[in-house]
Amino acid sequence: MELQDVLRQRFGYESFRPGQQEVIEHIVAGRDAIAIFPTGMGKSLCYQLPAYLIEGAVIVISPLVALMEDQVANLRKHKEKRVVAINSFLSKQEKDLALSTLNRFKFIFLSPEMLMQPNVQQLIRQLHIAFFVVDEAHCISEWGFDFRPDYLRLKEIFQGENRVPILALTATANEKVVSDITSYLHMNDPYIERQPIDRPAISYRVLHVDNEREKAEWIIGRLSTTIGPGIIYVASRKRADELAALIREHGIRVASYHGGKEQDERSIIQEQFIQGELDWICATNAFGMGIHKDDIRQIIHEHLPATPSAYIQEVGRAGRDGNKAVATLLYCDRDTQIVKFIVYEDLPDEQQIRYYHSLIQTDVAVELAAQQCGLTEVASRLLAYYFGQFNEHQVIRQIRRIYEVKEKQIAEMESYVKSDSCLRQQLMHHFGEQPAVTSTDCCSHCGNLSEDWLIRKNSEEETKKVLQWRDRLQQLLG
DNA sequence: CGCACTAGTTATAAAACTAGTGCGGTGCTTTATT
Repeated sequence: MELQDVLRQRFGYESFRPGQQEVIEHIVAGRDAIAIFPTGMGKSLCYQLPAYLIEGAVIVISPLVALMEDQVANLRKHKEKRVVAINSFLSKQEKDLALSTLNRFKFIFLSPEMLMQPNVQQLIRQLHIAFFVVDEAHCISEWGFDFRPDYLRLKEIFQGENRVPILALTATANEKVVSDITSYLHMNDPYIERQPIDRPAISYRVLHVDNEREKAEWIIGRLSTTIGPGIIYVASRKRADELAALIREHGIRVASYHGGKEQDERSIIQEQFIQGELDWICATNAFGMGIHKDDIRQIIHEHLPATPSAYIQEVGRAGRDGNKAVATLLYCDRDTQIVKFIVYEDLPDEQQIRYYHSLIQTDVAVELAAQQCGLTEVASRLLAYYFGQFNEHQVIRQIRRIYEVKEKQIAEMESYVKSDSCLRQQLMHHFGEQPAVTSTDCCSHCGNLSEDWLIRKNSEEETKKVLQWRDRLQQLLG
């Protein structure tokens, strides 16, 4: 069969992984498809392979320039030279050159923002296209409404009678995300391939502490006595730097990672972690997408993630090799307030919306109006987008709706940390999935987790150091 | 919101209190002047 030939010859695989073939066949047959595969289960092949069975270019919409570059490198490795990523990495000249020779490429990578620029959109429309791919399609639902509104505008390019098929790829999508993807991409009865997201190898654990200091103590003790590699997720950039510095004092190979760092530095840190030169990464939620590392053993959360999906995605970076991994969520009562502040800060309230509207109607510049209303940069971009298509009453309703969704997600996370029932079951329930097998190492609510395998061999010596550290902390803080 | 921190206050002086302030994520884009 033709599919198998391409698989063997171009990609060097003997057989498909579960679900791949079905997705590819539907795309080749001209049907829209949504593929929900856990990371590392071969999502990319779902668009790379059919590209060679259908004439025309494949347009891949990707959320991160780093991810685009990654994919480009990956395709070049498979001896495909007709690849281009159009993004801000390119100089004006390079960009113009790429745009004027678009029909030479088989794979064209773009961000939603780039695709929505009128001149780019026009050029894409003139191309002979095989199909569209929306990579990390959960971004539509997770970023579109309140962070990157161009994700909601993608459908503008997907209109027309005989349009080519669209393939949406993601690792995590519950009912709501699937329905957002379907409607915001104008998909037509998409074929949905869903591989289970439950990873039996991961044990879940929630640990209540009284304050920030106890969290730091626990983390330091943990890192000194147990094995990595691992990721520690924290709430702020400043905290990521601070905690990394604190951990480094104990001779642990750690680096911090967040959106405030230069792109170069971020790639270096990521690479060092993947290569095993760093054992731990102390990061904000910026760290994760596009990390291909199989042997992550621990994920520690020092803060409360804002949504169950975010938590599942962050935790799902562990144990991809199928060996045991542990996810620990540290919680203290204040954490709910912190996450609420961060999430709500970028959402304008009703008063701000009305004031903003009154100002822009009197020809005040948009930037000035936003400033007058005390809007954050994100908030002002959102209002610009929503006022572009709705009246004041509708905008207020839209924003209120976003607020309600966020509120509900935080409440879900709060109930997760406060419940007594099985943690795995709660998380899977969010995705409409039943856990496959309940192992003895399921979660801290299902029984005693055996974490012996985590203990580092030379940990006795380390334990002494930790005790010394505790003494020092006592002295410092009284 | 609520904690951590700083500066100012008190008035034998020193340590202890109070009031005020700052902080808190995710990324695309851009191309003109230091």
